[in-house]
Amino acid sequence: MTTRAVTREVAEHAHGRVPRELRRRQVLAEAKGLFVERGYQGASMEELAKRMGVSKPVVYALVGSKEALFRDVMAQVSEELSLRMAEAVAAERSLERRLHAGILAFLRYVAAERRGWKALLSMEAGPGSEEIVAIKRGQAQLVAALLGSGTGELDARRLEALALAVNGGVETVALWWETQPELTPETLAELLTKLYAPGLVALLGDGEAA
Amino acid sequence: MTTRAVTREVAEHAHGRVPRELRRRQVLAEAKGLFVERGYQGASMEELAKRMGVSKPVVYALVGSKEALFRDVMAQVSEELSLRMAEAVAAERSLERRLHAGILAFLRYVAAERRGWKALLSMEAGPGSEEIVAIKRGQAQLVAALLGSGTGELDARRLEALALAVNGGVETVALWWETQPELTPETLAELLTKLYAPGLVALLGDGEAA
DNA sequence: CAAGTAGCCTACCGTGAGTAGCCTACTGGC
DNA sequence: GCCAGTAGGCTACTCACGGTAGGCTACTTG
Repeated sequence: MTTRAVTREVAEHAHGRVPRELRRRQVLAEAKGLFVERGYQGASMEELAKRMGVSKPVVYALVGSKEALFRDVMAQVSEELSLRMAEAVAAERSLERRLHAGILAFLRYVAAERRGWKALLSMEAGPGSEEIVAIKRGQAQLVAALLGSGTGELDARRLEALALAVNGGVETVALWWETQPELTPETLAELLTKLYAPGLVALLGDGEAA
Repeated sequence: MTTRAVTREVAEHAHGRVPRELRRRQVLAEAKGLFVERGYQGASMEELAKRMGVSKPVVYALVGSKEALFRDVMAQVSEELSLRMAEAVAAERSLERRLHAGILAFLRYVAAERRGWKALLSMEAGPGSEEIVAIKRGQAQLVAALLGSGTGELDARRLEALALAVNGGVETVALWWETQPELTPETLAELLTKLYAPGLVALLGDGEAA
């Protein structure tokens, strides 16, 4: 939602000429909003350009293609999310508490823009989905690191599989959550922690190496 | 892959005139293959028609729209998958063994057409994705039934959330599995069972009500 | 004060979803 | 036997949208 700020910044320039870097930020901000509203397919580059008060080639000069744009938006969102989760997890020691903190941070982030996540998560971008898969793998690797910092009893591949399972499960629940507005993030985080923690502790140790 | 059979059946008709019901089965069979090969976006209705040796309006008369077609294909696949899982699970008693059997059945089904699942699973179909979500919910409800047949200690909503978490996690791992061909379904099923079973047993009981 | 270039725009192309309108062969009542 | 009525198809379009070609202005720099 930095859209507002960027828009104002853009407006300060004369003749509608705006430096490349700022324009790029504007595209990303506006594109995120558009994807959230309309979904990937529903969002048209034409409308994006129009919202920015600019013509299509300007957009294309900055982002290359619709798929690349979507990937960039996703990467940005994913990065912010990762940051929040890392912060939340850093404060905790035991595997169970870390897990709970991570899930809660994720759910809270999602809760802030429910509709948005539905659009962003449940989306593949055609041939370019390879890169989306890569982003998801990156997130999983973060989770793997959070989990695995305890003891390394499992090979990396299994650890990654576990991380993916946790990630995918939480994402799926988050998607469905949209239809269950009464559920609080705390309730869900607790439930999911109870689902995952026992198995993870058995497989990985509880992280209280000491 | 009944494509072969349907094609032969179609060929038996004179003048290329084929009864509606058969044509419809042909469309679904051929469409599944096409979506699997090219993905949703990459598949064109033109090519689908050409493969069937027919013109576009014929296809549209039978399926309405590309999204509806995709939804129908997904529903069919989902139904077959559910059947296999139900069979596998029916033979087992304890929650842990049922879980293991279900996951294994899922993974084996997926293994049979790896590339296919990548295309089908990781896909949203634009505005119609609502219906895909509905299908996934249906699958989750099946899983919920499989899980919940033990004891009913949790309310239905939490049970559904757990089923979604398991489903989503297994699906995500299955998607990633494509890049890890050395892993056997058995290995993965065991790992995932170890992840989920302890938590589920703690939350639901072990199903050995006796 | 040229020459270069950064930022834009109008006008177009190609592809692919979906449709209008017409044709043809089989059916069933008279 | 003949003439609807209709089921199954086809050609030839429209329209929306991703992406691009080529040209115009205004600011910078030697």
